Amino acid sequence: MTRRRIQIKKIDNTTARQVTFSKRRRGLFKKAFELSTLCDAEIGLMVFSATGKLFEFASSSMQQVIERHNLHRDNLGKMDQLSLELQLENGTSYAMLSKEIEEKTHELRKIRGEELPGMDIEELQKLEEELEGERFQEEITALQQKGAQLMEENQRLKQMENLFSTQTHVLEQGQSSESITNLCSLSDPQDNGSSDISLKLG
Amino acid sequence: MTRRRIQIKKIDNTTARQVTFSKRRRGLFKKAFELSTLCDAEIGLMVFSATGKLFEFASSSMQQVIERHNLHRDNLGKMDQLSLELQLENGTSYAMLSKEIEEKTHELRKIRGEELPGMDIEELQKLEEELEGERFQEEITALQQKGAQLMEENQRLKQMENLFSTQTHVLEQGQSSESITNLCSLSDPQDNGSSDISLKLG
DNA sequence: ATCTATTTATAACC
DNA sequence: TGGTTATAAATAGAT
Repeated sequence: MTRRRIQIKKIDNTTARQVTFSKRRRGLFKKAFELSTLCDAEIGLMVFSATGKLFEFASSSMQQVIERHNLHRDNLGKMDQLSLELQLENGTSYAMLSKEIEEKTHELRKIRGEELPGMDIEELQKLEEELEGERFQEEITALQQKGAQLMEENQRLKQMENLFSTQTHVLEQGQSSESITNLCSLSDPQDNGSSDISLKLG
Repeated sequence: MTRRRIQIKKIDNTTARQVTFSKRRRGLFKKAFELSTLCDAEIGLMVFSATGKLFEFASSSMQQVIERHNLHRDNLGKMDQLSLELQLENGTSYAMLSKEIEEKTHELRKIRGEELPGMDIEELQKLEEELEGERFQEEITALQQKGAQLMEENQRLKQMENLFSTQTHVLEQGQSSESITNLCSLSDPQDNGSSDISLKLG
């Protein structure tokens, strides 16, 4: 699409194919992110490379998107079976039917063992045991520590965002991401994710 | 991106948003198709419009892609990156405690339908009810919610890193950013709760 | 990994 | 929706 237009068919040369995969994958994920953001759409994108590596993006979480997809599929299937009745009957709300269908679908999947085998009950029992126990204070302390760690990581990640957005600018002038990244001994404390650039590099 | 560059944030005007959705959706699907064809990648793409309509593309079949994704998920018995850090950095006892909390947080998220929506919600709620009356429960719940929020945000942030990082092989699978993160020393972990992120894309 | 000549994608209008 | 056009982005080929 640039130096020369290419045919959309499998690229024979392995190296070229991998390079193209990397480049286009990044583009695709960026586009997916932009669409979900701009248009408030829920998006799930799964990409398996030819070598089997998984790359994924989800505007919410992949499990959530998959579940929603399954619901759609199941509901449509039911609709096919009952379409006339459903469409003509106002008595039963669609919402209630959907709920019912969802429940039954769920039961079915359980029976067919399509969900993580045995996980649910096992984990439930485990949860129960844990919750029945004591040590609440211990938990609170631990949770506070956990929260602090998470906040710390959040902080780090936010700063990474600033870094990346800054990189984009700087990179256009020819620096490598590595050299810039390594300069990241920051001190800029104020997190304002909304400002364009909050780190001065170079 | 054309007559004028736009910010990547939700488009306010409903009409404009729908127009953009249609146009960009086409572009996204085209790119997905091209990537799967050119590079022999297996791709699944699910898009729910703001109005709930489903659009999907799969190089094979969506069910197949989802199953492959689930396999990946199960095989990689992955622990949260943060817990891993804690285990490595701290003493065993704290590490174990962290692991326990990790699991509970995990369960809690399930309860809220954030991970496996529709799963035994009633049973879990019942469990929760049993705990009522415990004086610390309230505090624990609050902390867990806070933790869940932070983890969600973390996930979001990591995902964005994936979009921009050139070190995808390190960052993929949400394993997070150790190589990059470690290059950054951070500052005050104040978190106002909701981060207002505005990224410069492209 | 970077550069850049081209092809694509697309925002603003109709 | 479905075109047109001026620009912004993506990217194939080369380095």
